[in-house]
Amino acid sequence: MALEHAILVSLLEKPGSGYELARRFDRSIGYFWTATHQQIYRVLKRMEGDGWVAAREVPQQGKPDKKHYAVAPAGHAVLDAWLHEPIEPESVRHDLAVKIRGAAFGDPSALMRQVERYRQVHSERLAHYLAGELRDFTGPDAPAEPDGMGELQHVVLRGGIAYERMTLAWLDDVLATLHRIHARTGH
Amino acid sequence: MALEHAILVSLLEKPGSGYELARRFDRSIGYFWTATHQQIYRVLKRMEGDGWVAAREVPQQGKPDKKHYAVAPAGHAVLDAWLHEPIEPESVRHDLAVKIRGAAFGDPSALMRQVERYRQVHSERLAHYLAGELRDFTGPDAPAEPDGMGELQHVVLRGGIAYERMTLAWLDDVLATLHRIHARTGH
DNA sequence: GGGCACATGTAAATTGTTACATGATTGT
DNA sequence: ACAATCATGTAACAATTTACATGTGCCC
Repeated sequence: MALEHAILVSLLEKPGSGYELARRFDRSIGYFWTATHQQIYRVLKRMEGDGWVAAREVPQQGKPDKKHYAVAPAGHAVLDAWLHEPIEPESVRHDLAVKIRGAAFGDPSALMRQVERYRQVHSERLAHYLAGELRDFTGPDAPAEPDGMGELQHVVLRGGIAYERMTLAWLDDVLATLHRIHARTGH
Repeated sequence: MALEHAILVSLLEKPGSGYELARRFDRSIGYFWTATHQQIYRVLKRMEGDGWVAAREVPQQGKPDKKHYAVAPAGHAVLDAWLHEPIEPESVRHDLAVKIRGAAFGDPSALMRQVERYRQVHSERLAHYLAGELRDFTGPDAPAEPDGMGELQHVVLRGGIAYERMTLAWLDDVLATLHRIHARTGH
């Protein structure tokens, strides 16, 4: 019960169509909340029915019409109420941790190859975050709007950066451990 | 499609009943893979039907009978095949990040209180992990079994510890940011 | 007697994933 | 011509969550 909230936040930051939202869930918001376009369209329709968002049909040349969504007062109220609720412990599904513990009963070297690939992905993600930080949050155009939107986006991004750095260090630890076990059992 | 694998790993580490598995998913395994007893019973039944695990009815005095599950050869093969598959990028649902970005459009001080509570939870979780590490992975009973089960459990635990430490530092950053915004807009 | 731990389930509702479907424009 | 991007959806299925359901033994 929170895709609704992610959509509300994204639309408050910048109104747009379902398609545009789906694009954002591939990037910025998507780094901490995944959703497919099918989900987004379905939920958006319900939110429109409940009066949380209002749609405006925008005819376009050369492209299909799009429905431009903006948050309605009722949606704003829902978001505000949600901010007062306790933060739920996130439900974790950490594939890799399961695999690592499973490696004791299988082939550790097979896992090592996968971990190396995975490390690469996180390394690229860190570079991507750092580039985004440089682009959006440094230099003379320091936001400092009264509402703090830019500062809050920045602190979330710093969280992503910290997460990736921690992950990379841990993956090195994992690789060293797998290597040690492999060396002992491998011959 | 991986609760099956988490159950296989847990049963390989130590066979047991559905109930016992459900307990473990509240603690050790549960820190990186959540599942309720309803899910576990359902999946376990399917896995038994597919010959991945074998059940043995254990009559007990004073307690209802329980079905003691152990991994069958077919299940072992499934796990092994899974270890060779690429590691899927975990699908993130990070409630807090959404809330933080939402705070720009609501009441930052309301969020501050929730973040402080949340920080407390993670602080306790870190203490819990560190206690577990001290209990299970230090001292003279250093595991060093040939299969590396203990070492792999340890490296996963170290990941949890690193995650909690990173999270606590980030939450301090978040609180400082919220405080700064509140001071500017609050009067 | 009340509450907790053990032990296993069913049913309903909600969410999330995967596959299919359509149709226009822009670039190669 | 063909692929990619824009733009919106339906349908079927799988997974997850929440609520309900039952029964024993132990401890206070």
